[in-house]
Amino acid sequence: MERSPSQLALTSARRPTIIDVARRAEVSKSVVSRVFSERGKVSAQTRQRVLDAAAELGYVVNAMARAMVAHRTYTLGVFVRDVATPFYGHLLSAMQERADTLGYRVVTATGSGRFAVEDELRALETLVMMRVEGLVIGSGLLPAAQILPFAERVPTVVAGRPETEENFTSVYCDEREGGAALADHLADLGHRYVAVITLRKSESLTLAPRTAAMVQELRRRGVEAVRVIGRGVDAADRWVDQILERPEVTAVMAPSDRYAVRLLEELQRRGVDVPARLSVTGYDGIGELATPLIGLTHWRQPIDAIGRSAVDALVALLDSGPPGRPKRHVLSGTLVLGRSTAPPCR
Amino acid sequence: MERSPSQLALTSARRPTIIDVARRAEVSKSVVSRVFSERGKVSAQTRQRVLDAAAELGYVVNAMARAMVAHRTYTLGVFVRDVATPFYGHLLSAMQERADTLGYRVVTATGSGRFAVEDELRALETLVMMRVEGLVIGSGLLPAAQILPFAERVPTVVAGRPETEENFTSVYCDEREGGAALADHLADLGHRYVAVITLRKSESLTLAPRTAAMVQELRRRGVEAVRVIGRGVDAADRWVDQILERPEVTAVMAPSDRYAVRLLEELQRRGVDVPARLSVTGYDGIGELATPLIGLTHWRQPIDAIGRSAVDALVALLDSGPPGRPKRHVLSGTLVLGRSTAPPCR
DNA sequence: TTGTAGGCGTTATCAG
DNA sequence: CTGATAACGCCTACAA
Repeated sequence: MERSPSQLALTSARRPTIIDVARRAEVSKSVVSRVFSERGKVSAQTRQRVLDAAAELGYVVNAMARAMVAHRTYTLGVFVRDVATPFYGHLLSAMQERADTLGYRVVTATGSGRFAVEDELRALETLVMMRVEGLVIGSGLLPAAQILPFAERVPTVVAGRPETEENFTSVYCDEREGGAALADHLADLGHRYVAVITLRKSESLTLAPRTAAMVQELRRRGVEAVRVIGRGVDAADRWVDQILERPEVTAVMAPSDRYAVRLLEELQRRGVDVPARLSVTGYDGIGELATPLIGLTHWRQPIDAIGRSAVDALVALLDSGPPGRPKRHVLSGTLVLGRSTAPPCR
Repeated sequence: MERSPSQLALTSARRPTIIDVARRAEVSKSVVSRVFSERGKVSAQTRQRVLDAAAELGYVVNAMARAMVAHRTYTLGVFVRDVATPFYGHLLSAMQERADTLGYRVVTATGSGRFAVEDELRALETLVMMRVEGLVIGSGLLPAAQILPFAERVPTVVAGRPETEENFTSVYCDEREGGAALADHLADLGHRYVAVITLRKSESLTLAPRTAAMVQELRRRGVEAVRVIGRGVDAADRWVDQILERPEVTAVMAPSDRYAVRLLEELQRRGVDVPARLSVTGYDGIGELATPLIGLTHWRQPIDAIGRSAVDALVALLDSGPPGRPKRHVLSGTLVLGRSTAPPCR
């Protein structure tokens, strides 16, 4: 059959197969297979002939064909909400590295930018189509109910968010510990009125419980917690409006470093002195925002450990088989003190 | 043949195939194939029966098997040096999105953390094994000579670095334009002695020409350029030592925002006032460091455009076939003025 | 040690 | 519109 030029292009002028190599090395295709899959015995001589022939032809094993018969892909599927976010970027990086040392490949899928659960589901579907052996889900958006159908089919680990659902394995940093630690820090400094930028659970499955923990601990310490509605990271001016309405407030807790920095920008713009007039806390401690240049007091999540543990947990799941019951791996973070918090002025 | 329990686990209790669905829907496997590949005609009735059967079984198309016969994977391979870096994170994000709208999947590979060309090559090899249809290479480390063998086999685009090699298609932001713009800015402000934190080409294929351009433009403008050896992003104290040795220096140009921020940290630590005593410029404008909170004067790279164009160029290459000759797509950036630069004090 | 044959899950081709 | 059947590239008994 004649191929159209475009088809030719697509297949890169017919990539050489095991058979081409076999012909050139004057052996059977089994021998070539044995050489590249590194099992079975092959004499050093033949082996070299095969290797030479393969090199001349530019032969590269076809992972797809191999996977088909081996019933294994040695591939882990990682879904993250947004690679450009430092949190997910680092998470992915840590997983890549860990998977690599365990002999697994990682393929990534993301939810195509827009804020749509539907897109995220399609991305997961793609991962399953590619026959990844396991799934790591890192998304503060996807509800547990949506994840369940996938978890039933392929071993799944949820990473980086406080998973309340008992049905799947998860790895995350305790949000209450972090929220409470920061709240305690402010209480210890003597703040009595603290604003907390709050998010709804529908907006973020990580940020909501985190801020809830802050509020709870503040109240436990007898500090008045003033809720400020978050509504996305770009509404800083509205937060500040609300905060400045209550002059008794001497500190603000942001749900993440990103939020905190937006807040700091706006406060700077309006000439509000930090920390003299207002103390500010962040959360995450990942990536460039953790620079001492900004000096933000925050809770640092052990992102590398989360990534590593997630992969380890997934591989354990793979090895243990279906019955391996869901387990929650809860990691600890660290309080990092910066220059953005101080005792209240008055 | 009996399967061992562990094998069973790995294959998730035998994922259903097209044949299982066919049996359940009481049709031939061809019909099922037609339904899921959406080609050929199938009566609405049968179609529904197939869909139902598939849903009950939890059937998902096997992309591998499909790719084998179709000779297409609709998959683009993207190699980035480090996903955790904002530059590459955003680049990847932009590519993912663009590829998605063009109907391509993206699989990512990275160089496993360590500083080793060998690792990067292995990652590229993996991509080829997976039969990606095209390659995008984003790495300031991998020399052109190493890339060539891959580019000969599969359509390749080099993204995000100034490619001097004529042999492959590339997309990048003109480093000379940016370096010159920043140098001009300082010259215009009246600086006569400017330190430039310089890197070797072996350290980074992007940063080296960038700093070279800065030096060149400074000299063209009659400004004395004082070279400071970079040696990695963590040697800030040594840069500052060198800079302060020359009190006539009133401005410092860093090869990237990251370097600039490290520099600012160290200057802050030593109590050197910016910009009163020393002006500082960065480069990139990507991610969180671009915050007005820091207010760094820098050159902003159009990272989204780079990602988008890289994918577009690659897909064009795919469609045009082998003869499509290498083309260089050079994009423009923007000068962003911050508070880190000012006229020299004296 | 090497070769032969069959099958993995899907699509494409060609009859019915 | 539907059903056989032959690939696709590789691995794996089994036979030589």
